Amino acid sequence: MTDEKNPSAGEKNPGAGAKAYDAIKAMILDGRLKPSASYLEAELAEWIGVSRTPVREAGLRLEREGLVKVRPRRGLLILPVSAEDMTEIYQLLTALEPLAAELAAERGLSAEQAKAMDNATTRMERALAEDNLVAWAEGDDEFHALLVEAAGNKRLIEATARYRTQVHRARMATLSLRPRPEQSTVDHRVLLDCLLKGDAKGARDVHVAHRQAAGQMLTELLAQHRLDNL
Amino acid sequence: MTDEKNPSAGEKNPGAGAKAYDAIKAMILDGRLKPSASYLEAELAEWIGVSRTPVREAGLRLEREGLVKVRPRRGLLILPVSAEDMTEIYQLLTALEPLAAELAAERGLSAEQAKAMDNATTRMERALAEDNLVAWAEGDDEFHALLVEAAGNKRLIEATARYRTQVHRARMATLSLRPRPEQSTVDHRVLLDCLLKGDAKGARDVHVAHRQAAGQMLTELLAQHRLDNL
DNA sequence: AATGGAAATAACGTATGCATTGATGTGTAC
DNA sequence: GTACACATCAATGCATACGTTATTTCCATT
Repeated sequence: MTDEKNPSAGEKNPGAGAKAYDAIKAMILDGRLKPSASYLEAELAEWIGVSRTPVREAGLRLEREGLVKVRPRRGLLILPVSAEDMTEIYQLLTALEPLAAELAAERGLSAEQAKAMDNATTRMERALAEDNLVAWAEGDDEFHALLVEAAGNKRLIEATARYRTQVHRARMATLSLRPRPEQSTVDHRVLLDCLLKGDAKGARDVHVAHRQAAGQMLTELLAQHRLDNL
Repeated sequence: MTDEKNPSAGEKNPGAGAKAYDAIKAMILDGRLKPSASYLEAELAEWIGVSRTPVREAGLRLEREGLVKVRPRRGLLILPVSAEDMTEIYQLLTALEPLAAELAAERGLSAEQAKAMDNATTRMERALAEDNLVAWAEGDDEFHALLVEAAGNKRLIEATARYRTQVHRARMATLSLRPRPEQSTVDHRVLLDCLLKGDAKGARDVHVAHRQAAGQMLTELLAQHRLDNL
């Protein structure tokens, strides 16, 4: 027999719950579900092709992740990211990611990790030279993900991933408004050097400055452009 | 008319979902559900008096909170806290709570907050004098909760609450094994003074030392007593 | 015309039913 | 006696059905 043992659908291996979660999250992050708008469980279920049960599951999960609010009879409210959210999140990232840098430096990078981070940094440098801001942001995201992975603290990975997800839309919206991220790109290279040298204190200090600058720049940008709800 | 508008039950106001979550969480934290043991959704549902749906919801939530693991056909596995978990969590708390102390000092305490924190500190001092370790731990917990609330960062509140929940069982188990928490109690009083004076840097430094000492003491204690799974 | 109330509607929260799938136990063959 | 395969069983994951409740609309009354 072929490998299709189920007559219903073709590609639902990870389960309907994960499918609903991934679909809704993706729709929020790329803007197909608009901030401050509401969507009923039933309509989301129809769009995704599952029943209300996994949609409800996904809604509760996304609520605890800070992306939506489930309101009793009005569906899922897509939460916009406010200036206050940005402040909160950058305060946390400024505490958490320098810890990751410190731990990663103490622990040392594996050959694969070093290669991957160097790769991501190079992609950022190249993307910046080509003025490809989207590619730059992707490299930046990957670098930070690799950094916290290298720290080897699973809870730290989970927490930072959550907060980076929450600011994703604001970062994308401000990409073309912000000045070219020259210093930010250099910071990554410097940080990587510290990690390779095992300079924990240096890594921490560099990254504190990096995150503080990024947070301040973003919040100022949002205030300047009156972008209070993304 | 009286305030009972619903003829069905007497105390299910917060909903069955919350009831299941609270019940299971409480049973885990006080040990009625044993670490490394598994419990089927159906039996939990029966004990609690709800259907499987809210139990399943609670299970998923507790899984993302790090208290259980849902295993496909074997029910909810109650996760023990390992030495590695303690290390991870204290690394995070050592980064997060000093941030809270710093922010709270900058922001200043309201009269109620100051009173509540002083109250909690006094209770700890009194409990220590009376050798009532359980009361001491309760005061300690409340102090730390008040501290992060005073920082005014909602995500910080949520994150630290989660991690404190995860170490709860280990803290309780080691209460009677650890030396009398003299220094720890003094630390709280000193920290509170810094907060009242608005000394952000002092508050941060005191609390870093406080958390580092606590984390080191606990992990050493667990290693000493071979308590790898609580 | 405006306001208040009651009925209808619609959405969620919970319960239940069903099918899929891993675990378990038994029987047979080597 | 052991090992492998097949059949039975049980528990989950998902779908669906039901009851509760907020919201909305419509009508009557002022």
